[in-house]
Amino acid sequence: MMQTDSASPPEPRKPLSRERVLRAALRLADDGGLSALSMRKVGAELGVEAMSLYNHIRNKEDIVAGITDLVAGEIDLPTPDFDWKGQMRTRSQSAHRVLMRHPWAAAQFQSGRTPGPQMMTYLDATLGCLMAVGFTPAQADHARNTIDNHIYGFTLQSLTRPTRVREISRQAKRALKDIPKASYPNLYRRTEDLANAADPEAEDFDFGLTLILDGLDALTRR
Amino acid sequence: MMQTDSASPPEPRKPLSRERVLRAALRLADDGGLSALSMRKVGAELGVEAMSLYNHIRNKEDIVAGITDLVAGEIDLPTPDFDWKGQMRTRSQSAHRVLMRHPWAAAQFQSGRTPGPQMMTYLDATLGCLMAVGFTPAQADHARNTIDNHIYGFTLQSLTRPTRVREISRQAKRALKDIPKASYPNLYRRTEDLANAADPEAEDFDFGLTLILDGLDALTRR
DNA sequence: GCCTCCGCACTTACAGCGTACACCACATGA
DNA sequence: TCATGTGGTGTACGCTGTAAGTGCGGAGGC
Repeated sequence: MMQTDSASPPEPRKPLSRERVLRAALRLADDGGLSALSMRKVGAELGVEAMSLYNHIRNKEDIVAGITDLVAGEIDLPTPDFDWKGQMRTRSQSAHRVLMRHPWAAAQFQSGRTPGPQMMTYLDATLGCLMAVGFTPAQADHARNTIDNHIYGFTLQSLTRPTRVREISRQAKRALKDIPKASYPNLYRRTEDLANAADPEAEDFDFGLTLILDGLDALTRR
Repeated sequence: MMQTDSASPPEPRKPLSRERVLRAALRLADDGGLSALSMRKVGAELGVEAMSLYNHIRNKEDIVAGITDLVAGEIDLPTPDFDWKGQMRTRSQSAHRVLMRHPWAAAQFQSGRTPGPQMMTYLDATLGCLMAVGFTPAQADHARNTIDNHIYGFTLQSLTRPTRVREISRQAKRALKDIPKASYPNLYRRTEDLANAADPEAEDFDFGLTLILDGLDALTRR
């Protein structure tokens, strides 16, 4: 009789937990996108059947909400400060970086389902920073909204675009063939521009952001 | 022998076509969202089996791209005009209205897949309007991007929010119970504000839009 | 008129999805 | 020693997109 029992040691298998389920799900979503996230795959990742997960989470929606909140927790929080524009700028850049690490997350943030605790902390800190320098609650909310729309929109855009500078130019050149110059002259001209630019300004996240912050600044002075 | 043939007349059933498939799909998506859009349901809507659709469209992705372009065609195009801010404002409001009619579409617009002809026409007109008043191609693109991010973001926000003013206040009051005042003081204060506001300014789409347009205006004058 | 071809709808089938439900091993407390 | 409950498993249902093969009906060539 083989000692298969001792040959393959019991491997007591850490007990499942909401935490462990969410971690595994986050890993799957990060490489492969939300469409690669299935109950069966999360189970497999943990060496467990799909149905076992339901002892720790309500359903798939609960998982997505959970990992979205995990991501929210990675963003650097702004603090009340005289230099509120600087605070908003760094928090925006932090959020952008985080969302680029988790490409599936930006769409979730934007859809704005019922936020988890980390997301609420993040919202609260942002509102707090703005209200501390004189924004009314309503103004602060509008400001935050405008800034966030920019962050999410820009990030989603960046995720589609090819990353490397060289690639942008190459892709622009290829796109030119598909754009009938006669039908879309302006689009053509812009793409032409992109194709020829030596250094297509890669990161002008700041373009829109500065626009918005300066606009808000003008409002507070009014 | 019953004359079932003449009793239920042949009903020659208009032939399928890409156009008819997309129309049916658009109807389904509009009431029920993208998740209510399945090949079998589109087929049923047309009195046809699911697989028959594949004679006219490549796959489901093709359908979604198709109806997204249909929606893009509904937006009023800007025209070159000295009052470019007015043009941008009306086109933004038009886009917002259209996207509210097709709640599933905003996310598609934002994801920015390979655009269809109507979408390209729309992009081209916008770029053209901006370049006509002196924006460089790159500037025009950045401007359009910033404006569009605001449109899409705000629209997605509006779609989550309850429509009627009364409802907003009611929901804010309910939300207050779920917000621990101690943990999220600023969020609490803003929600409190919303709950008590007699007329929570429903439509301040213009808040952020004006911010952005004025910012762009300042750039052109520089 | 007949034959042949082909466009287009139909049928069947498969792999994958979320999850309801029944079952059972095992640890715990009485 | 037995009841109880916690947390895993197995099976099953209805749904999804779509690959592959079938067959009907009308159009074009002789």
